[in-house]
Amino acid sequence: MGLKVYNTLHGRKEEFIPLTEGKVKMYVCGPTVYDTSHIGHARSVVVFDTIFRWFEKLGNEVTYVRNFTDVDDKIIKKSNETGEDCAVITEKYINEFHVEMDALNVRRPTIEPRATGHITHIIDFIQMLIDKKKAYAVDGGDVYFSIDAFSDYGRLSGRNPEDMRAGARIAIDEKKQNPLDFTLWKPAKPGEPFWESPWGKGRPGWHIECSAMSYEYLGEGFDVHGGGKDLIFPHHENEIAQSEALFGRQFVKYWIHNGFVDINNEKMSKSLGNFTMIKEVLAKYPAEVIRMFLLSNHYRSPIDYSEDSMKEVSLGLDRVYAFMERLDHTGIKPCETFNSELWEEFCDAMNDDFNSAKAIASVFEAVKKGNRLLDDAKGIPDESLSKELGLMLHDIRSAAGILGIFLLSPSAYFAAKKEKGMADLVAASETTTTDSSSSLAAEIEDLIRQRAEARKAKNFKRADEIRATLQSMHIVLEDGSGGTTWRFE
RNA sequence: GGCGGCUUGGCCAAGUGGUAAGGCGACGGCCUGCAAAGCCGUUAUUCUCCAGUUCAAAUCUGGAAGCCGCCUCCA
Repeated sequence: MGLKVYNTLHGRKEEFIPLTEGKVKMYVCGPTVYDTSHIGHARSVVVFDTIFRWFEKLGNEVTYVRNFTDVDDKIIKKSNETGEDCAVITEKYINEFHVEMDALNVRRPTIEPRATGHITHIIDFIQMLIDKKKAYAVDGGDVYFSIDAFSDYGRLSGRNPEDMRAGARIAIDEKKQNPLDFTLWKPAKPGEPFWESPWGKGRPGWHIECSAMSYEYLGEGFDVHGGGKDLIFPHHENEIAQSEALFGRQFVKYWIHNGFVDINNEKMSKSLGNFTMIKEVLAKYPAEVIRMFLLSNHYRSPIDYSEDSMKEVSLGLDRVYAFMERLDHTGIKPCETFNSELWEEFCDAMNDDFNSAKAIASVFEAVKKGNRLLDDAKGIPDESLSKELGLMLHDIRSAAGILGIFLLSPSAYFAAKKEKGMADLVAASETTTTDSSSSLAAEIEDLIRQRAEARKAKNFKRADEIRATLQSMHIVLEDGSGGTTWRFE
């Protein structure tokens, strides 16, 4: 089965056929770098990162462009407030963005162009639009795109320019020929950053950078353009207008838009004060849990961030790693002879409009099946079972490469969890004696030793007391054939 | 006002015509000194409601109710 993609342009799933076989060109709108990124940015980036990986896995050579908007009114506002130069501000938030995305195991796009690095291209683009009578400059140095010169305006967002003109929310601007005309170039006020242009000192409008930069790196038309749902109108609608008005051909074949992240079932908003930043979330949960959470719903559906949902994802992650650890202890090695049922299901899910939620479910199904097989074999698999489990492990690893989760060795995963639990425990103990992690670990090990002795002496009362003591420290004991192990719950 | 979306078990959530994935939780069982983990079974004769199309609908059509998003910067 081939890949199917939901195309916002037509409102339905379509078979994915790139313009050039074996090559996929995609452009995704990146952040405006005037502030710290929030969990919603993370979703968009993680979703498209996964899509990028899947295109590659299907054998395509992918050119992935994700821009930084580094010239914008909000940046200027921030600069005026802080006294910092715009370039200092944008550099700071670009670095921050990279650090956070690296933590979320997001691969860098092929190219990450910045608007300020492409002013010449932008000016050329605008000039071509003016030459084609698709845009006009007015006194004062503004340049506008003329909606009336592009008959298809409104197609992507399903809007009718007539209706919108009637809407009360469009500000009337006397300089515009049509109130819906949008800015391509705006003149600089004193103190604002500017570039020289045929229309005087000024800076580009928001939409034009994406048309100009995508043209620069991907050409007049390309395969995929993505971004958050909120960008459909006006941003992407305007990009289409600019690019198609100029080149007279289809700009983008497939438009892909991701849904929002809600916080406790509410939209993130300034008035609610619930903007949840990536760095806050990273401080609270392992990056892998966050990434898995972001992929646990279909990318077009809203997803709700809450303590409960994060906890649930975390437990699910434990389950997968516990299985891999079990395979490890049984001496199973990944083996790669042919693909298993898991891999087929995983591919079907990903091919169905990048259904990562379903893809993750296929991993859980394999885990259950694998556990059952191991139980049936009393933990001692014969050769054919070892092979089957090895295959399963191999396919979980393959899925991990796409999803960007389940990539750690189980021992590293559980070691990190222990370390975190230990740190929390030390931080929580308000005793005057400064408990360090190492002395705490020794204490735990000692209690476990005492319990082992008690059990040997059939003193189960004492053994259970020790278990209860550790339980109160959120430590769970597991008595296995090879002795007692412990973990944080 | 215009445009779009959503409503699936206690909770989260897949599922666009063929008879309800998966996770978390709960309960019962196996295992265990007792647990934990794992496994097995039970937890939706039914998918907000009403009507229609069809041999067949959670899935298509029409209507109702509730919720949400975009139309202004926003992932």
